Amino acid sequence: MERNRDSKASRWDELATDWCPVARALSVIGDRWTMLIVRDCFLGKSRFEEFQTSLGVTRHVLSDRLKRLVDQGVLERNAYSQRPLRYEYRLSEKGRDFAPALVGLKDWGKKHMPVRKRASA
Amino acid sequence: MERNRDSKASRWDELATDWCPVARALSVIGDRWTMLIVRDCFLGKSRFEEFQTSLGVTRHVLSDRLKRLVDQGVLERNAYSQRPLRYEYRLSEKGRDFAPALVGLKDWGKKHMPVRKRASA
DNA sequence: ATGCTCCGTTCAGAAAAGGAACCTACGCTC
DNA sequence: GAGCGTAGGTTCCTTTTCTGAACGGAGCAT
Repeated sequence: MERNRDSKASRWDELATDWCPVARALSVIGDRWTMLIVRDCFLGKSRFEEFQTSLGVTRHVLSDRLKRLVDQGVLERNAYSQRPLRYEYRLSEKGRDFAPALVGLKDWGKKHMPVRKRASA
Repeated sequence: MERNRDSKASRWDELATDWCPVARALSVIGDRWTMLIVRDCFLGKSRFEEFQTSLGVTRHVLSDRLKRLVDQGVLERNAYSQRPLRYEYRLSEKGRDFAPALVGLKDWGKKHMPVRKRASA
């Protein structure tokens, strides 16, 4: 399979050249799952099955997002086993630099999204 | 019209009760357009047409996202005109508190997503 | 009364996500 | 050496969401 992710230029790719750095950031990680994958990486997860179990995302989407993240240089894919040839996904420099943004989200979530089921009526 | 946005419990709503504050934050603003709407609010935009023009999002989705943001208390909807009865959307306290996260994204985008068309081969 | 603006809603078609099964390659056991 | 388990995907089909464009309605301006 060659990469089909730059042939289909969706709305995301338009964001990549937006004047606004927030929009450009979102063009890479502004997806429903992508930011959670990155979060999992910060929590030490690195393997396909780990992400899949942790997030409950479909394997199809996970596969796509991981490819995209590697493509964008946020994650690095390294073989951790040669014989069965298995890969792990680790944060790159670029990925690790995402920490402050993630902390910002975490703080906001902590403060404004307490864990409750939405005040019933 | 009653609100149909809490009758359809999608994956987003599952995130709302996640143990992780990042996930909970994303359940509100982790959408393709929502964060950009909030950004526009920080930039002083407040009206439907302004968002629509600025983002190029479909009116349908914009309408939905604004409702959701108001519903979640991130934006406040106030009538700025009684006679034609028009509303504007302004950041609430909760919304303004989102600034640090947005700055985090902005910094990351600025540093890691320079404006270029992806180094041609 | 006709057109203009603002703020939406509705509808059909396209794109993306979900769910489950399947595949490959290895290693382990019997 | 057949069958089982595991890791990392891919394929297929259904359901959900998004897009694009048109329509509506309520006021104003002419």
